[in-house]
Amino acid sequence: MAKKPFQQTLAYRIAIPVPLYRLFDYLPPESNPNPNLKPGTRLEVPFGKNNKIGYLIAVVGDSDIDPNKLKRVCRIIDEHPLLSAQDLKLLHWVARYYHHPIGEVFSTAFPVGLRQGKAATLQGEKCYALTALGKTTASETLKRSPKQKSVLEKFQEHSQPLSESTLNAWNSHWRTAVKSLIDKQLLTLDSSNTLPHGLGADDLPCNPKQQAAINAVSTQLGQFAVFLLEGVTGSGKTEVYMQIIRTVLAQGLQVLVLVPEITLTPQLEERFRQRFAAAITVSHSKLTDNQRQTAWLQMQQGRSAIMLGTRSALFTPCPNLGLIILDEEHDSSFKQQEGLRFSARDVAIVRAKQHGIPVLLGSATPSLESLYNAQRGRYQWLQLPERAGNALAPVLQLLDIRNKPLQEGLSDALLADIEQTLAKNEQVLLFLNRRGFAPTLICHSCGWVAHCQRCDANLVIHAFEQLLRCHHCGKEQRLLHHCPACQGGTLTALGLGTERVENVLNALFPQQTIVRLDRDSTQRKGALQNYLEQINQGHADIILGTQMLAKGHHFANVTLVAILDVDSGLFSIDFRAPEKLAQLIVQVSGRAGRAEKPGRVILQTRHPEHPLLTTLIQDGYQRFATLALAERKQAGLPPYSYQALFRAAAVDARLPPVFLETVSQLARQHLKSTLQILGPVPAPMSKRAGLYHYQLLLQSHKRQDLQATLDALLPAIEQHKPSQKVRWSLDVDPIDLY
DNA sequence: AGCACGCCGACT
DNA sequence: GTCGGCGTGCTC
Repeated sequence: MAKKPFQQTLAYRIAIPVPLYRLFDYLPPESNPNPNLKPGTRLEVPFGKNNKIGYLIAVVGDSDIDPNKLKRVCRIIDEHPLLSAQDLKLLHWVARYYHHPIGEVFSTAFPVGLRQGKAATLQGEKCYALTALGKTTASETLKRSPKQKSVLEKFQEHSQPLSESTLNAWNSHWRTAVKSLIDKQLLTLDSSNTLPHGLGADDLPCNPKQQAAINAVSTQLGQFAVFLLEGVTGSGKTEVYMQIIRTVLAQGLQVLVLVPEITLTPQLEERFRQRFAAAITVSHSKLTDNQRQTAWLQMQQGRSAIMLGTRSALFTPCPNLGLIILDEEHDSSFKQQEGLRFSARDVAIVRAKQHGIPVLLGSATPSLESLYNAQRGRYQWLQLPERAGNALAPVLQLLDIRNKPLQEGLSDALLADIEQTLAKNEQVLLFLNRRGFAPTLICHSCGWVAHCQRCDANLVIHAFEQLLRCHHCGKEQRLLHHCPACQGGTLTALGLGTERVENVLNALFPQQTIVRLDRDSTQRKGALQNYLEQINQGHADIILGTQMLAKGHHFANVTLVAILDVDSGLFSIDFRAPEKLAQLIVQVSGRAGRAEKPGRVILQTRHPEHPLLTTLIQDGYQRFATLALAERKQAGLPPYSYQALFRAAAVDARLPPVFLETVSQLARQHLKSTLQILGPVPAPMSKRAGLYHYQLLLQSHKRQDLQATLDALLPAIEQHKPSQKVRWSLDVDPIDLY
């Protein structure tokens, strides 16, 4: 069947961003048929009816395609390839491992503008530097112009050229002052293209454990190694990162620092900027496409030494990469959940291996996968068991609420604790992982329940907005007051949401300020930031919120934390639910007692003897993790096995199981003995936004067997015609089976 | 993914 | 008699 190659046709083999598992050959442009064009160069090509931006994979001498059918490249966009050989190698690995179309993999590695073919030129961000005169001039001589004085002091503190973005982050009104200082010949426009080392503020003192961690990584720079830095909240992980980064920068190398979206706050950014001045570039979803492209290019051109960014920053080309740091490595936001479903943590490790550099994973509550690797000695395990300074660890306590009266989920014992804490002028943080007023609207007479038409879910009551809202598809309707089923019935709100708890708190503590932090209250731009400032300035007594409170935000005066309903996490069908709950409890606990004041953490539960809770509270996260790993081993679940999940969805409920049954049969044809096929089964909450979701799980304790099956399976699925009727996707190493 | 081509129902 | 529904097929 193999076609004879056509002779002697110089062709460019190009990856096009379409969901197809193949490459496309083109003739070089007539004007410039460069046979030495380098892979990683962007090209514009005619594709079907339109033009598309593609990525050169190889120049070949013999195409499998009839030369008469070959179209010609319209233009070569880049003079030099934007990706290095190492970058290309990583993207090829990603495409192969995640079984994702290569053109789409390339596409996700580039910022939006470059995907669309925009020129890869850096709109030269201006840098300013002190002149010799500026270095020696005492800022006091400018005391009559305080703006200029503070700008001069800023430069003298950093003793480094400062970029526009650094100055913007510091103070939005710097331009006129800088202009005046240039006129006075104290500052000058800095055009040096050297990699800024950005040595700003001094290192902070470290305890011996921190120092040991710093030394362990610093002595292994220049070789591949994975470090798991397990440090309780407040143990000073960030300081460890920064001192290692300083060493890497001193060698003239670059550093990638990846954090979950929610952790990349202006405070963290400012902390890095103070320490590393001009050297740092930031990239996250709140920036504009242009800002992200600038950040990408600054790193790619070696003009910046540190990239502080979220998941997608992982693919930023770095000509001199020396270290990758991934903070809060257990965080599920490192897994992309649509399109190319990659794990930034796992790909970071592959990238580090390919570069021959270390990668540092940090967490207070490492994932079971990483702990397993640390226990097996594949990762070097660094521990910071002590809180920095003299901060005391919080005390965790289970509060049995069986048969106890509750006021909107608050027990009398908890209310008494809240009162005592408020009386001492300390803050209280309450955690409830459900937004809205109540999750169910039920008819008291006939039992009718408000249900989403498009999903297998109840509508959530949002009393303040007078809405019923589906938290799965976003559909909204006006809040009903009369039962539509039996007409006369009284409608009752069942269950608890943050809004409802806020109401009762306002009634019980009318003199206190209550701040509610959830997706609804923080939608407005900058709202979260304002609330956080309000809290930290002490203008809040009780803070009530969802998941979003668990990470990153430090509340120094909070001494009492309560999780109102810990039980909802105890009985889930998801085998990772216990791990997630334990991580959540520990992370939430980290919000308490950060200063000298000891913190208390109360978990309201109807299952005070549940082994997950008792183990976690009496013996800590590590002991919990050891037991949880033993259970995973017993059940043959990850990390003791490898999984790949096919998902399929369609408006017609009959189609997805039929499609997945075909996938299952195709998989059976390539069956390795270790491979298990589970399903197809309806996904949890099968109907979502009007689509019926099903899934098929492939599992094996040998990664190669799973990969070999997928290798054979995907081309077969692509050939299979009816598969085009369903939306399907493949998730290698899924983290939730949802 | 787009975007054509291609045959069967309600309309200027 | 046409406009347009989305089924099917292709993209070098």
